[in-house]
Amino acid sequence: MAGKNSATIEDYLETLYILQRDGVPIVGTRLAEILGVTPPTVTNTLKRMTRDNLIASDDVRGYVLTEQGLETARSVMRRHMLTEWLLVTTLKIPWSKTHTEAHNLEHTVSEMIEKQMRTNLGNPKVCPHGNPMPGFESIASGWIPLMDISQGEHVVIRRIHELGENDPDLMAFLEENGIVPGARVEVTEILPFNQTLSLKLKDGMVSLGFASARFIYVEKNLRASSSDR
Amino acid sequence: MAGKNSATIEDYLETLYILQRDGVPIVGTRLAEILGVTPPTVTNTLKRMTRDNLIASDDVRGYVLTEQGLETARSVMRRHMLTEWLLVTTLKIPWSKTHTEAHNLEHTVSEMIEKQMRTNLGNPKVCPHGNPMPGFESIASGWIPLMDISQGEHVVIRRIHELGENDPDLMAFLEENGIVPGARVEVTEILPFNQTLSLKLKDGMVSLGFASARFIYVEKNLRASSSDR
DNA sequence: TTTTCGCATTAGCATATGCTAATAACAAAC
DNA sequence: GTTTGTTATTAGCATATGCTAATGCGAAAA
Repeated sequence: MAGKNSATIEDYLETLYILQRDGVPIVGTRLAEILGVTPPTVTNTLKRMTRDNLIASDDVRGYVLTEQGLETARSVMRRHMLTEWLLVTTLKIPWSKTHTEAHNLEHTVSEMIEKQMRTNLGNPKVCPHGNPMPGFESIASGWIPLMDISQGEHVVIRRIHELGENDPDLMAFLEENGIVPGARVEVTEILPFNQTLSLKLKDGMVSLGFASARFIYVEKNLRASSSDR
Repeated sequence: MAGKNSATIEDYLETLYILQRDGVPIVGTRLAEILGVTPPTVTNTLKRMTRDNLIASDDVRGYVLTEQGLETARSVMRRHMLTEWLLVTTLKIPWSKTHTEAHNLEHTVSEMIEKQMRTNLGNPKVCPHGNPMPGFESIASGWIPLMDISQGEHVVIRRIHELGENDPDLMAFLEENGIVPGARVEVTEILPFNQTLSLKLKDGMVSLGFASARFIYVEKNLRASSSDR
């Protein structure tokens, strides 16, 4: 059923899935930026995807994934996230690099491999960066944007949003500084004029630009425990 | 160094590498058959590969891999074989299916992943089907074509040649019947008129067509042990 | 109202992969 | 020596992916 799409199409489906899931309107120019292509290319590709019944143009909501597109997108997301776990767990690839590597590999992961990964990796509900697998979105419902936390609050890092994972420098920076799911941090300072906030971690302080912080979600109420995978 | 070749080109390199390694003359039509494309497509692609310095047309020997082509081909072979081990060991993918799956995945395995696979899988010298990794060809030098074994001899299966791995039906048949590296068999009967030979395994008899047998290599002298991986 | 900005789309092109049909080239068989 | 069979190559086409340049277009700003 979800089988013969090119890597390009699967990349589009992934992005569309994330935007649609988050309720972000799907604007061609935005897609072009995220996917690293020019707007005419996006127009072109979206046209093919419409022809192939992966998306539909809704006059009100703009582009929408069709049932088929949604199903395939979910499949790609699962394969991506499971591959990330395989890389981080079995092959000890650094956490900050798994996204990029998995992004390349995901397109050639068969259903058989997906199934074996799932069972061998313990049915994870989130990816190594805390993003929920399709069908487990509710796990993230209690997590709050770090940007919404007030000075002085103690929180646990839960998630680096998919759109942040695309930046290898950001990911390396976060890993280096221990800003990874499960880390306990205190927001010690917020400087709006400076567009930064300061985090106190067990190993020291980090100044985080809003540009980075906006991808991070945290858990506030430490008593309400949430399974990590 | 070995970085930006398409999956198509890597497939060609793999095949060329195997043929060249085995001293088989490189004939376009043959490539077309193995790669599942038409001869004009082969002409076309080989032209691009020549342009890109991966192969050279030697008037005497026909096509030859250049230094660069050889290096890339070796890299693809390593990634392919390591991926097979990962699939069979970590993900428990059936032995007969790992070739096909790895063939899809190999093209997006980075050097980092290759390195991690190698160390985490114990530096294998052969693939799960017994084919030597580039640089370890000598391990296979004592292995003899099953076709050269006489009736009544007892041998150990060591290798299913790469060109046989392309046939999923053959591989499934071999796995089902326990004709895998390490298996001890006796050649009980050879019927040239019938183009078959019979093998006695610990679990029973198998009639193997010459078409299948020609891909199988065995070890005769059981005293001279050889490491299995 | 006119200009400007952001976004979408068209037109025109390029490359890698493939295909079919036709032709060339050459060796082996008759 | 002509036929037959195998192989290689050309010509002509198609599709997916991308790009740049130019155009269209609606909303916001001046």
